[in-house]
Amino acid sequence: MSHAQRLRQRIEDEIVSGELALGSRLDENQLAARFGVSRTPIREALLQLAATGLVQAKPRRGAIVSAPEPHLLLAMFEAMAEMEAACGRLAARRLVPEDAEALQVALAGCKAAMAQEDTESYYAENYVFHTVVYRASRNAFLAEQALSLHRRLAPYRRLQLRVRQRLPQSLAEHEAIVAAIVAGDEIRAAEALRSHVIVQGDRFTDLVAGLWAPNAA
Amino acid sequence: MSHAQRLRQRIEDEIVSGELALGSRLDENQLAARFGVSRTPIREALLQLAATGLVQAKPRRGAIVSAPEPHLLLAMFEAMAEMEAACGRLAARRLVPEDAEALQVALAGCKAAMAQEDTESYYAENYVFHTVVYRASRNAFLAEQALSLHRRLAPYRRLQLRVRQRLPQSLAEHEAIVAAIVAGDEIRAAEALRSHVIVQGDRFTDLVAGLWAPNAA
DNA sequence: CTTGCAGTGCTTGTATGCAAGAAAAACCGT
DNA sequence: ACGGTTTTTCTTGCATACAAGCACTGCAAG
Repeated sequence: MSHAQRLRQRIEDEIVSGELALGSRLDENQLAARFGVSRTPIREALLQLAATGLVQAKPRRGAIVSAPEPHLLLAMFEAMAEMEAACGRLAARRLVPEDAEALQVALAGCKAAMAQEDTESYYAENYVFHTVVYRASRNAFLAEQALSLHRRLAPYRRLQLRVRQRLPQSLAEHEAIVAAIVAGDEIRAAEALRSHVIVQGDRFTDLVAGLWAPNAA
Repeated sequence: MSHAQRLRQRIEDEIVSGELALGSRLDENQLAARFGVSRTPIREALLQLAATGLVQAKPRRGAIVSAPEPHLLLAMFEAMAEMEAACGRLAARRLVPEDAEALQVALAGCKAAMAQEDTESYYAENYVFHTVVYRASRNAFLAEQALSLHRRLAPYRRLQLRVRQRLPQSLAEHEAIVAAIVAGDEIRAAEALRSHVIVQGDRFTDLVAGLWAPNAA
């Protein structure tokens, strides 16, 4: 694989994981020095990330890690909810034993993480769970799109899970989702995923409250 | 705007409009000579298009216009159907007079184009109609994603509309969609859009049959 | 006649150099 | 002292140069 592709993944990971703060500047020279390459592959990596929306490239003014306005962020969560609902609908219709098994395993993983009250671990297991749902849709394109958006929203999701009481509720919702999919109930599966992902009520306040910290950085 | 951005739009337009055939090679030197620039901005444009999926960049082997396998293409249409359904659902819930007006105008445009039996014109009006639906969702992110995918599927849509009898049916479906949205019936709006976009039954055969021509090029 | 292999040429990927534009700093006038 | 203007500097964007891989041709051997 080329340097540019490696760098793209690396920088994307650093953004998703929160190592690179939202809104922070991505200086080409600085990154080039840091990774020991010239500016060319750095530019190529940044342009690709800009095309996917993870970074924002202002002409002649460099690139920053995307920090969407709250209203756009809500729109992204709403779109995510719709995409996950679609995955759930299709999964409920098409479920094969293999995917049913994977869902149960992923659910067990979440349960174990919650039992230990380990937020970081739950965060990872949550990622696995949703990935399994995407794949269960048996629509490779939709699954990839959903995964891409999930990763893009990861920094904010991390903030959300910090809120106390969110873990048990999240797990209960996961259980309802699996139950609906396994039962083959398309409508219930879609609705369960939609309401699981959508940001409303208290969670809206939690999300907006959490936005202050990264903006300060 | 920079050269790279201009070139990105230009090449994207040529792909969407079908000037650049599916699967055709995108030679950097050739494009550089054609547009009178160096390879650098060409590469940057191609990399951005690769990140959005419109072109496929094989390492050390250059870039080609994406020509997805049939099964992936069907997945893309299915995902498109789900996204449009989501737009319709939200539009039905949130419809404001401004958007209702725009829907009626777009519908009238389609009707006029069909009256003249002008496929090219209908194609353009169809694009406008769907764009209006996206916007009516009042979700800027979802609307942009939907538009992006719509453009990416444009070459295939063009093939589909060539099929006789498709135009009247498409228009009738548009009318049903508008009726459902204006009535505020979320479920009916979603279902009308889903079935309008999804490729199944005869249209599946039509689509696959149409794929032979571009592959030969 | 087919098949394996080496050499050559062409394409991509990276580095470096240069010019243009924007932010920042310094300077001048009021 | 303050506002506006100029200059300076730093960054981006493009061009060119160079290196590295892959493909294709031609040849020879089975």
